[in-house]
Amino acid sequence: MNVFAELQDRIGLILKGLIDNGQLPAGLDLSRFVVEPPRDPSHGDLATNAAMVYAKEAKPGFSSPRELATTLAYTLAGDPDVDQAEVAGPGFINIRLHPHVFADVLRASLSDDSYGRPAVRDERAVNVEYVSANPTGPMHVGHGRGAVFGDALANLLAFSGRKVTREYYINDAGAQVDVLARSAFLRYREALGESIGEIPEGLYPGDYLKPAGAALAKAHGAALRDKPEAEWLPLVRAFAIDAMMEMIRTDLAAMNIRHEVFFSERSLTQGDAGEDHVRAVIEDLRARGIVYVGHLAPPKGQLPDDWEDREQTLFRSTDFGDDVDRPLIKSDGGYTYFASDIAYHKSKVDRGFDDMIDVWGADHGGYVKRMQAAVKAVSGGRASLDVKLCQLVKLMRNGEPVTMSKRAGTFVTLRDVVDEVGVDAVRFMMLFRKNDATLEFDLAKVIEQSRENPVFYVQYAHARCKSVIRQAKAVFADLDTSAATLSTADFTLLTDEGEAGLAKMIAQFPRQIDAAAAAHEPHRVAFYLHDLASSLHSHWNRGKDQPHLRFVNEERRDLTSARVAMVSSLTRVFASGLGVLGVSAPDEMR
RNA sequence: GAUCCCAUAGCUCAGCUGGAUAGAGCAACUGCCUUCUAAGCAGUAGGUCACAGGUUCGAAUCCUGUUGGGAUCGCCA
Repeated sequence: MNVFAELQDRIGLILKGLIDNGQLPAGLDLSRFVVEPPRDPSHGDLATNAAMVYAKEAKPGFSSPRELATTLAYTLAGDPDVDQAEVAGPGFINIRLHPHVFADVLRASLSDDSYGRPAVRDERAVNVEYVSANPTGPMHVGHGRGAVFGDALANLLAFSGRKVTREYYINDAGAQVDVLARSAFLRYREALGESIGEIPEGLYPGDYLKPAGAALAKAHGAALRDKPEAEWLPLVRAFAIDAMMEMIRTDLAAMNIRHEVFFSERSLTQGDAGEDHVRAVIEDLRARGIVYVGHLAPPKGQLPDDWEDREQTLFRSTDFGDDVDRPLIKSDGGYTYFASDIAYHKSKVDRGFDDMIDVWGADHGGYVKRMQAAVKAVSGGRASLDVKLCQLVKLMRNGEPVTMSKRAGTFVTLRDVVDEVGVDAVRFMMLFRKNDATLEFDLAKVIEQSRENPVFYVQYAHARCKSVIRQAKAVFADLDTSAATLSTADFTLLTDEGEAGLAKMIAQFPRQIDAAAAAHEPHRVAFYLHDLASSLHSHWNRGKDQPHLRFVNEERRDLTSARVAMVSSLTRVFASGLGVLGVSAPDEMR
């Protein structure tokens, strides 16, 4: 139950009535106005700008926004849920709802777990691709941000009804996995007892490859050692990639992140029957005139040292909104990463996804236009791709940047951070920020200074609610706190302004979910929960000076029932919201 | 040279897709624990929303330009 959406619908119907009467012109876009909580709560429960939005089109029939607003307000006042509708300022309509509406909201929130989900579900499939870290080593904190963001976004979309597939693209085809193979081979020789000395420049020096080397030694003995590279490389490469992916999967699992699909880049050029999907896409696009052979102008400004004018195979991305056409085939004859990526996204389209979201690091920002161009091209303009860029994470400790160097061994992995501060703190902190703003993550503050820490603030609010329910049961031993019974409580007893405020906040949950899902911005849920927690703590403390406001009142069983019902509703909203973020909602925090 | 992102209180950040008097937290100052968890609350102070134009009944929000910071710029991924 979303009171904002319902009022939006009703106002839409009123406008439609005016159109049918000829008082408003036909063809008005009825989705342009909004219904939102007014900035100043004394103005009412809801406000709409409808009259101002349509003032211009309403001109002949209504001479001013206020005149249209007056007509709308008059009709709205007849709605059984509306207590008062008045025109204010330049043409706002401030609406006060009957208290029974908020009682309905509380009952709805208690009835089942669907509270917060939209009434009309959009059940179309959506593919969310995130993490996709190269399988060449452990994930760092930057990967973690994309991982948490993508996971929460997937949760959010699933919560609002979408059919979500979580996908990971394994970059197992480039030169970097050959480097990985050579690095693992060195560790293999080491495991056989050879002294390998310093890891040569250009190979991965990390200790994390030692287990893979040891496992290779165990599986193959010395059999690989004296073979030429061409013979052992594919085998060692596949083995090392598996080992790295296993490590990555384990680290993701430690953050409660699980993907349904792991898609191998290599499988694009080497399908099960040896088919080459990249070539197929290129040929298809060539046949349609979207791929051609031509020259590219050198980039302006700083010219690369090794620039030479060359004829190459190009994708006509400028036809689809990109700045320049993009090469598909490298000078050595291999496919560019972009070529593979076109085939990859075509695979998503072929698998039925017209709606795709990719979560990338900010360093890939320059890649967005061409990928969107490619999606348009391979889907005939049908499919859409939204790319969410996650900005950098600045890792700090007590206000000092943590220096990271793989060579010096001071590299901090994502796993290190999770182990140090816990999953909940990592996830919440990464979501308590817009994805396109850089994030300062202070390891010390996140655990030490709990006052400064929004994670605990919100979790504490949930625990407090749970505590109230425990207290109520301690006082009224036979109090039935099941949702079914609490729904029958007398909500008209909740007359205090703090209680009303909490009910209004609860009523906003579905709206916040809607907005966050539509904008692909899970951080809005985190901020909403923080606000909700603030309202709860504030009301709670009023009970100090005014004991009659405490949730549990030993002399008033009926009142306690109604308040516990509201508190129970709060626990559900906190639990649902935190669930979307993938953060736990503890019953107590001792 | 081009593209993308960012610029809001001393610091870290929100600002609900253009609405009414711009909000939190931290830091500073003043209060509140014999009472449901003080990991909390109430209050004071702090702003030319980088700058200049434009669109609009109305702009922190949209457009153009400028400045500053970050990222990227045929064959890496």
